[in-house]
Amino acid sequence: MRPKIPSAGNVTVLERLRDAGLRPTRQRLALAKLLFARGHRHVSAEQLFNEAKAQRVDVSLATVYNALHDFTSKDLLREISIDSSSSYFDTNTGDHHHFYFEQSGRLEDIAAHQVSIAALPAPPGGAKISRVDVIVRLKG
Amino acid sequence: MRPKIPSAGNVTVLERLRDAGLRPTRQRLALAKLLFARGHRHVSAEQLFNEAKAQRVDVSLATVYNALHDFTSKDLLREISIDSSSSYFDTNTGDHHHFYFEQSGRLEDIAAHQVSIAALPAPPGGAKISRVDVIVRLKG
DNA sequence: CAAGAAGATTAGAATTATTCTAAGTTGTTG
DNA sequence: CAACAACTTAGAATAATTCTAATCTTCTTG
Repeated sequence: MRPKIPSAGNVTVLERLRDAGLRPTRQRLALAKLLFARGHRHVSAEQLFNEAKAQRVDVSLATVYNALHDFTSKDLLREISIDSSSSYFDTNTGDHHHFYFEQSGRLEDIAAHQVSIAALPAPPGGAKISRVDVIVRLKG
Repeated sequence: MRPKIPSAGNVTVLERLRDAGLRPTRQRLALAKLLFARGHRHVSAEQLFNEAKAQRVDVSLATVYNALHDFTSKDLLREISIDSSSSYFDTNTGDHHHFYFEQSGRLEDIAAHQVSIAALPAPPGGAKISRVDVIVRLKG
């Protein structure tokens, strides 16, 4: 039995947007719900756009792109481009890595603690590391 | 003093193409020379196309794309897509990784022996690893 | 709560990287 | 050197993404 708070899902998502400094508009709320409703996901703009349509949420493709980028700049999402044909947005913004199934183009998370990078050279020119991505490409 | 073999560079490149099972056409030879003449490089199709033009090598952009893909499929090049806007071709096909300068979009090789990945989870579903890419993203 | 400004949304055009098409050219092999 | 497959090409086509400029919303603030 869940507590009977009306539209609890909405409230959470609304707070996430506000906390990030993004106006919780109708379309952002709807998209954020699709993205964050449950578990971590890897979605393309086109995919999210189609999901929205399927649920009769009326958003333009441009808005989907805008929202994805806005969310990314506020660290609610992380952008991944492995395959140059299109990019994916990952709802998991924590430290982690990826399996990439070359055949299907699917991505799967690898928890950070499952990978250990024992040595890395110092960045040239004293540059600072913004992050280290490990992509394990799979044939199957 | 180098030995006076006429167009030694050509001969090498020609052999590389033949060994790979690619017909050494005029345009492939020219492009291969630009690519492999000295040291390792990371080039985009557009870049290579411009270099060719600059040297009055008459190739169409389609041929540049064809050649890059043909070379890649024969392991003379390796394709890298980090930034979804365009992909790069790396003349270093050996085991190695990359620094990626987020500001400039530039790539720099990291020798394989400089990175040590101590642990990796088993690929799901018994898939085989085709390769592991480590990308160290740099802020500077 | 009304009004205005800042911020968001939108349809559709524009842009960019890349691939395709179909016709002409060239390298290789017998 | 003929024949054929492989290659090249200009330009059209496609796909993902961004831009434009007009219109709507949301958030102050009085």
